[in-house]
Amino acid sequence: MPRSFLVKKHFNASKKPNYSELDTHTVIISPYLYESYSMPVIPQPEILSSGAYSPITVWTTAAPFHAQLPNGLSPLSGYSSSLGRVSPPPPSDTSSKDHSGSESPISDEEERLQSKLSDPHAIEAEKFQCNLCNKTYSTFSGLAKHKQLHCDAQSRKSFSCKYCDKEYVSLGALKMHIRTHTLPCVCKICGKAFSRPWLLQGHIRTHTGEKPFSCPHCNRAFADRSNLRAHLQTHSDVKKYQCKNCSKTFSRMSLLHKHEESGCCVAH
DNA sequence: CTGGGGATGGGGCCC
DNA sequence: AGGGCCCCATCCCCA
Repeated sequence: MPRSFLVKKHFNASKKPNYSELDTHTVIISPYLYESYSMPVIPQPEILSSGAYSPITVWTTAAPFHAQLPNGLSPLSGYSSSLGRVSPPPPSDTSSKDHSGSESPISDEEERLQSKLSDPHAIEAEKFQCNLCNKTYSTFSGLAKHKQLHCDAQSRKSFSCKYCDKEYVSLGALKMHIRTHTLPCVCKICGKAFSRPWLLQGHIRTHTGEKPFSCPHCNRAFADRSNLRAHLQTHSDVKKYQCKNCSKTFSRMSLLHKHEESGCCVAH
């Protein structure tokens, strides 16, 4: 299961990038000097999408994945983070504002009823309006609860990648992602490019033969810590990944997946 | 076919 | 905020 919860993946991310199609924001790192190499160039702001630096960028345009908002929520067309009293509706905005409320497990009527029951001022006319969906509430607390449950959660900033459809919740995450497109770290030996310096370092070990990660159980050594970790599983009697059906264990998830795809699970 | 090694991608965490 | 490292995941290849 991917660890990421910040980004939706829309393509087979496993394939190696086509380096010839990528930008040339590169830093050549001498493989023999990488203990003192300079850092990769940070991509210029203009490579970011138009919304990337907007302080209040909401789920704006009709990118296909916007249709996948949780619980069928619609993209929002504007947002102000402040809670406020009734204000005139946004001028001539004909985009979707039809938040029927049917997406919520707690209906709006229930929210309002709860607000009225819990707030002594609830008997007043409804005068607190959500500036996102124009729903009105008789109490501030009712409005605040509504926004917390429904609107604010949808309207957090998003930072879009110019090169693909991915969106991120922070600019830093976006910048990191953009490096996977620009691949600023280039191996001086073979010209292969990587998104991060330490990826290049690992790659350089394939040229130098350096294997700093040794197995304590045998005399094998590895250039990559993850590969040592996978190797350590082979020394373990109880493998980490177990088939739910036949209880057979495997040292790697990929082996378990192969096992499952081979038909074990359907045979039971 | 299976198991394992090699290589790489990428988000999260920590400083 | 950004760099470096950690960890997980996955693909390819080979024995």
